[in-house]
Amino acid sequence: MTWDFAPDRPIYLQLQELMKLNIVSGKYSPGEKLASVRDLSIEASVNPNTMQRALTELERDGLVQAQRTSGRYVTNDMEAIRNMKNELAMELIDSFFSKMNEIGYSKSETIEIISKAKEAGNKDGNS
Amino acid sequence: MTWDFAPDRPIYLQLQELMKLNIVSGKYSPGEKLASVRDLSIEASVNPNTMQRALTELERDGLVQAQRTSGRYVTNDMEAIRNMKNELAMELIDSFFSKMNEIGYSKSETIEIISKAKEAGNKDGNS
Amino acid sequence: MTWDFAPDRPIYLQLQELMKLNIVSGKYSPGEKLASVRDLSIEASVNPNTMQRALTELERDGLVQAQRTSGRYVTNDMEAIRNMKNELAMELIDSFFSKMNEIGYSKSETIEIISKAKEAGNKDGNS
Amino acid sequence: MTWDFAPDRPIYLQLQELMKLNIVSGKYSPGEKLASVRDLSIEASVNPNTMQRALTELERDGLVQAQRTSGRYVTNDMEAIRNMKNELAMELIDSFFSKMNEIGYSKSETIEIISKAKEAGNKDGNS
DNA sequence: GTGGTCTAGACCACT
DNA sequence: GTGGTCTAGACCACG
Repeated sequence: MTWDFAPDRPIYLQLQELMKLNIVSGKYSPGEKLASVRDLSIEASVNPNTMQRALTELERDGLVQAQRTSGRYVTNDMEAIRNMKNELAMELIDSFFSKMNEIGYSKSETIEIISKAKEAGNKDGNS
Repeated sequence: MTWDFAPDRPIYLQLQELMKLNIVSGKYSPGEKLASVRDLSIEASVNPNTMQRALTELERDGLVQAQRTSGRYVTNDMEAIRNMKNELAMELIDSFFSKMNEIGYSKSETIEIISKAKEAGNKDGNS
Repeated sequence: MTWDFAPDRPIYLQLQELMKLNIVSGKYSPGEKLASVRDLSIEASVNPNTMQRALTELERDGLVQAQRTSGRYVTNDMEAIRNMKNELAMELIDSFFSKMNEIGYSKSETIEIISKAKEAGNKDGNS
Repeated sequence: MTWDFAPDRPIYLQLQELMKLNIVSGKYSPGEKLASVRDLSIEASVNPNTMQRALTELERDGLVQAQRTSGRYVTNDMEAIRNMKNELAMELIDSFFSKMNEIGYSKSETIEIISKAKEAGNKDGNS
């Protein structure tokens, strides 16, 4: 997870996405306190406003909660995190099936291929 | 399969990719005669040179063969097509596992989820 | 009915308003003896002068009466209380119609809607 | 509908609210083209960014749609407008019942009073 | 110190 | 010209 941004997509979206991944994958634990907007923005080398926008969007998603004066925290709502994780997974899966379909594999064929992937490269790291 | 191009990647690469998909997915049949570079370039609204380059690359991949005077044909080498299809599939699969890993699903978990996807939306189009 | 004040309006006005509500809604009974200015001010965490001013205004409204030496009492004049209650209600009602009008409901439409509200959430607390 | 703002609430929220009222009340017609961000911001004497934020929120509410280069338009989705209108009305109604309850009128009593308001002040303007 | 808001001014892509 | 994004820097309320 490097700290650089594609030039063709809004930075705040990429920030949002990265932090979303960190939360759903468990790198940020539920209830964990986040660094301040200012510190995070320095770390990512972006303007504080940009970082704030990303965090505001995450709040809207229910993954982060702001405590007026004491900082921001990853939500404690495990359910919300699970839901977001499922949602992200569904998007990846749909996209995957769609692309496989484009090169000529039906959904059932794709499932069959994947099922046989067990043996190969056992990089099975849990995040 | 629309006919427009992303502005941030070389068009010839995108053309090459699209035709590669058409071949491996069977939309272009083995041995089928392709339209002339000129006609193809018109159809895609690109410069003939750009189309030419895409086709040259496809020749290097062995998916297309030029018959000196009579035009270009999709290869008859079913094996080459199968290989290319497999190669593309492997790239998609690797990428898919990698992204799923980013949101916290191990390879085996991903396989399990996919296996259960059988029931949902049976858009099982055989290309 | 919480015991904290908006920082942007005079506290004595807010005190007055709160006590007015308590009287017209019946939480303070007609003829009931009020605590001393001193005690009331402590309870509300305000300066005694502020509380004094609120009570003075209530006297002018006729809702509270001072008995020279024995303290202040909620008025016995049921009529005065009823009038004040009606006046407050009329203000609320006018304001309500006005706001409904702003979002596009005429007075008669508003009445119609309200009339249908009977069924929903029967939080029908009698003061 | 004057063009000044309360100093105690974010301007962008007040802008959003005002435009929301204009849309649901029909002052802005469905499909109508809005002035540009810049012009609107000048009209309201606020920074363009502030106006843009308000409009962005309205887009999220589905009341406004941005056409990349040609400007912003009030949504054509009458259903969305109706829903927002209902939502706003429900908030007003709940708040109204709640305040009436504070001064001692139960829900049914309030409904009764309102129903009798027909005769008085016939300001029945449809916005 | 924290987050929240606002302004000012810039650059970009699109057409 | 339009909307979208980003930066820079300021002020405020809260505690």
